Amino acid sequence: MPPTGPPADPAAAKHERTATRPTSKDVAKLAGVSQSTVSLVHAGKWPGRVSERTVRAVNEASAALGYRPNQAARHLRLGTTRTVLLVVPALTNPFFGAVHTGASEAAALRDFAVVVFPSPVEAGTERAPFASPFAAAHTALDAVLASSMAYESLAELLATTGPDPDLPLVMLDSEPGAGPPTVNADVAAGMHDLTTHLLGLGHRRFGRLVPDIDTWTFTARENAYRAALHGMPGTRTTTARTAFTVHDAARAAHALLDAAHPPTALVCDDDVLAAGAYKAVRARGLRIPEDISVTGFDDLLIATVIEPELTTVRLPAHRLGAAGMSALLDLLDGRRPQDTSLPGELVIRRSTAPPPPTG
Amino acid sequence: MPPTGPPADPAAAKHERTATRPTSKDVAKLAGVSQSTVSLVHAGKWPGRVSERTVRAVNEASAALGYRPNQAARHLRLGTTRTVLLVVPALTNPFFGAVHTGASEAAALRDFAVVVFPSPVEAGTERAPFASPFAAAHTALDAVLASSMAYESLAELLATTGPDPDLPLVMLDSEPGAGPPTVNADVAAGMHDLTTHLLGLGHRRFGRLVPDIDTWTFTARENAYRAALHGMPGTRTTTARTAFTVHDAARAAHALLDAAHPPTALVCDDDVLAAGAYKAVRARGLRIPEDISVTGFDDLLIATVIEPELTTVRLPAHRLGAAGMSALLDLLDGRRPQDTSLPGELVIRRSTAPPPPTG
DNA sequence: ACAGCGAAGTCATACGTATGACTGACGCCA
DNA sequence: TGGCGTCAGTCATACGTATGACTTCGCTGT
Repeated sequence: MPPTGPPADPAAAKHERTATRPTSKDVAKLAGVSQSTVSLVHAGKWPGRVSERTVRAVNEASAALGYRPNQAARHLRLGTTRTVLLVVPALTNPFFGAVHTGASEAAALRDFAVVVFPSPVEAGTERAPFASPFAAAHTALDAVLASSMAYESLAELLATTGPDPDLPLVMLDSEPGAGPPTVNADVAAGMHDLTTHLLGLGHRRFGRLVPDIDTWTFTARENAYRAALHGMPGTRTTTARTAFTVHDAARAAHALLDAAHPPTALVCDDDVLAAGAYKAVRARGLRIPEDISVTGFDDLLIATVIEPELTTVRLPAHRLGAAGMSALLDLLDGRRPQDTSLPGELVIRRSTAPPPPTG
Repeated sequence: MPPTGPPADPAAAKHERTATRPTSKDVAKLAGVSQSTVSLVHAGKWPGRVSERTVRAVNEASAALGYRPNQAARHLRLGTTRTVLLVVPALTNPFFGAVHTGASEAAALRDFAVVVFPSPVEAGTERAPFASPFAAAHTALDAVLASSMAYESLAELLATTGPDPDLPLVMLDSEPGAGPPTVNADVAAGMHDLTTHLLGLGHRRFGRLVPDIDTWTFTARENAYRAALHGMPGTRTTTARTAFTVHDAARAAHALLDAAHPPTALVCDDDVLAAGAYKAVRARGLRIPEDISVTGFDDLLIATVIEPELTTVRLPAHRLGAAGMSALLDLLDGRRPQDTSLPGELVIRRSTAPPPPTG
C-alpha cells in the first residue's frame, strides 16, 4: 500500500448508471456467462457450443433486460446493413406507391429493409429542392434501386452527393444495356396493342398527350406508338407536351382539339393526362367515346373512377418493384441479373369506340 | 539486428489490397497525417487545430481516393443514426404519399433520413402478412413517427418485434392525450363545416359511408358528424360500413339507396368511398347533385377528376407529415411537443345542392 | 493409466470513426 | 533564462457486436 491513497477511481465516476440501453455485456453479466456466449445464443449458432441450460439462462436474461442488439454495431461488425435505397420520382403518384410496396415485400422476404427517397430531379421541379439531394446520404446502405431517371444523371449524383459512387445498382424502367441491369414494364407491347386496337376501330387522326419528362419509359411509349403506325397509310398524328397534371393536360388537349381537322382519338401517355383530356373534351360539349376516343396508360385507380371508364394499359407496378428488388439482391449475392421485361396488359373499357362517321 | 530474421510479417499478408472501400486511415496515410486529423477535417472542427495547408492536403487525398465515411461506424461512435421510421397504413394511398413527402422534407431540413414501413395491421389485411411485422427491425433507428393506428397496438408491436420498446414516438391522426404526443388534422372542424353546409342546403335524410377501419380519424369524423346534427330535429341517418375500395363502397351505397325513404345526401368518410357512391348513384340513373348530393373527405386527386367535381374536406397531408416530423425531432431534442391540430378546409364543389323538392 | 476427443465456454480482436487528453515546438514577455 | 500560452497535431480509447482461436474438463477406449 502506498502511503498516499490512490487517486479518485475513475471507474467510480463512470459507475453512475445512465439510462442507456442494455448491451450484450449486461445480459452476459446477468446470465453469468461471457459476452461471446450471449452473442452465440442470439445468432442461433449455439448447437454444439452452448448447453441448453445456458441458452435458457441467456434468453431469460435478455427478456428481463429488454435487450435489443445495437444495429449500428452489427452493421459495423458485419460490414452490411441489409438496407437498400429506393429512388422514385414521387410517392404521391400511387404507381410508385405500388412499386414501393412490391419492393418492400420482396426485400422483407430476404430480410432486407428499404429506405425511400424521391429522385432529386423531380424533387427540384416539383417544389423547393432539398438542402442535400440525398438526405439519406448518412444512412448506411448496401445497394440502390432507382426508377425513372437517366442512368448518367443518377450515377453522377451518386458520385457527387451520394453515399457511395459504386454501390450495386439496378434501374427500373430505364434503357436496357445502358449500364446497370434493368427491370422494365414492357410498355412497348402495351402501346402496340393499344394503337392496333384504335386502328382496328377505324381511327386515323390521332392526338398525342405526352408529358414533358424525358425518361426512358415515355420515350419507349412514343417509339412504340410510332412503330405501330408505321406502314399504315393515311394516318396523321399531332402531339402536345404537357406538365404531369390534370390541369395542364386539359390545356394541351384543348390545343389539339382546336385544329381544323381535330383528332378522333386522344392517346395519352398516362391516366392522369387522360383525365385532363376528359375535362377538355367535356368542356367542348363532346361525348366520349361517341365523338372522340381517349386512352390512358398505367391503369391507376382513376381509370375506373372517371366516366366513362378508361381504356388503358395496365402496368404491373407491384411486380415491377418486387422483380427489381429481387434482381438487386441477386446482384448483391454476386449473380449478375438479366435485363427483365414484365408484360403489361391492354384493358379495353368504354372510352374507345369507332370514330364518328363524319370524322 | 537479431541473428534470426523476424517471423513472417503478418502485415505483409494483410497487405494484399482487397477491393474494399477506403477508410479514413487510408486517407491519412496518403495525406501524411494521422487518422484523427482526417476526422477533424471532415467534421469541420479544424479551425485552431489544423493548418489550412493540411486541410487542403486531407481534402485532396479524400477526393483522390473517393473516400466516403463508413456510416455504420459513425452511428456506433455517435450513438445516433439520424434516421426515423415512418409507419403508414399504405403508400398506395396518395394521402400517405403526401404525408411521407412532408415528413421527409422536414427531416431533411434537420439532416435526418426517413425509413417507411406500412403498419402491420393494414399490411395483414391487405395481402399476405410480412414474415416479420417490422422488416425494418434491423435498421438502426432514433425514433418513430406512426400514423393511423391505435397507440396500444403499436406500442405492443414495438415492444415485441420492434427495434426498441421505448423509442421516442409521435403519433399522427391519433387520439390526443392517450400517450405519446400527437399531431392531427382537425377532422372535427372540417366535418362540422361539411355537415352544416348540407343542413343549410336543406338536407335532412343522410346516408353515411364509413370504412371498416377503427382508427381515431374515422371515429373523430363520425363523432363530429353526430355532434353537428345534434339538436337538429327531423334528421335521420343510416350508416353503411364498407371496405376501403371503390367497388365495395358502391355496394354499400346501393344498400343505403334501397331504403323506402332513401337519403338525399351521402356523406362519405373518404373521397375513394365517394367515388364508389358515384357509381351506385349513376347505376340507378340518378343525377348528382340534382337528385342526390354526395360528399367526400381528404380532397385527393380523384375529387376533381370525377364528374361532377366533389365537395369534400381538404386535409393538409403534406403539412401533417412535416409537422409530425418536426414534433418528433423536437422530442428527440428533449423538448416535449404539444399535441397539435392542423386545420382542414371545406371545399364546396358541384356535388352538393339542395335536395329535390319532392325529397 | 493415459492419450485423445468432444462438449462447453471464454478470450481477444477487429470493424471505422470521433474525441478528450496529451505532446512538442515555437514565440513572447518578464 | 525560464515560464507560459498558443498552435498544430498525435495518441489512445470507446462505441457494441461477432467470431476464429484457444482453454478447460470430463469421458472413453485401449
